[in-house]
Amino acid sequence: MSFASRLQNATTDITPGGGDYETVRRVIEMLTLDYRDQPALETIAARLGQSPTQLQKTFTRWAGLSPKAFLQAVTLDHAKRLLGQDGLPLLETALELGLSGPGRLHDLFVSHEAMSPGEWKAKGAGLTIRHAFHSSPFGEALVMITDRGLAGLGFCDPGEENACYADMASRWPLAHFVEDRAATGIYVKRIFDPSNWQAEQPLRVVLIGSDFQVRVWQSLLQIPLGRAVTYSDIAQKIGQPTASRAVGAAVGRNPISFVVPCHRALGKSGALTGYHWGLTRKRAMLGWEAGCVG
DNA sequence: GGAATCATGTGAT
DNA sequence: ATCACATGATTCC
Repeated sequence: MSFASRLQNATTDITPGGGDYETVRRVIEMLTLDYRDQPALETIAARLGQSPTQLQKTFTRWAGLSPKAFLQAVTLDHAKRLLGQDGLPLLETALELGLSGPGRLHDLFVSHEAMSPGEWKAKGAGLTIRHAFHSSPFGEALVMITDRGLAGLGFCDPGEENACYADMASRWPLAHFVEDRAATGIYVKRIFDPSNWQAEQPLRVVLIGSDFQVRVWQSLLQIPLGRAVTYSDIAQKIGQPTASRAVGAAVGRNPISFVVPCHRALGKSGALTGYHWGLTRKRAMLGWEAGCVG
């Protein structure tokens, strides 16, 4: 199966109520809980009240990945491999690949611009932000856009929408918020539907944050698919080698999850260390991407 | 392998 | 000023 058709399949559950991610989420949680005694596929399926065949089908639809391959993709070993082939060059290989040209997420090219420092300090005053929730391969996705491009993308599980919205909206407290499902829907199609990739201009993204944060987010955009970097790598890259912890904080404040691939930032040990929208979702994104590079 | 401890930069209060 | 962090290295078990 080709990359594109895999993702085509992966996005069939974008339709409302499509619940593949719910299954994936529960599998990851089981694995994380019982990581000591690696549960067999049969055990996991049984606990979900499903047959291994059903589980197989779900994973193939979701990421073009067998459950077994997915299980492997969420281990510490795999994470270490993402950081650098056998620990050789990480900063150089991973970041250099992305250094030229615009950032990209999979095959979707992303052009980014930063708001001026003044606009950031204004906390969104005078800015109109249109927003809505949509189903996505990683749960419910809250999309926020300005007339200059995508400004926010957050995720949550069904039922948590209010908290998710409050979280996102508080980042630009003085902005004017308008629900606009049609407008955000266009972006959702662009982001999660590969058939809309590279057809038009790059996806426009607008980074609203402090100078330091924007520099961190821009370096995230340079991490290629199937690679990962450490927080200290990014610190090096932006010329502040001792600021790895500050980098972590800035990564955590990334307002455009997934499109700005903050899930590709890991701890030096390969540990996932954290994710604003839940470690389970970070694992899911990395596992899903493993299916893309196969 | 952890757990405790320290140095560390940024952003919010 | 002070505090909370999606860190990392070191030093103990």
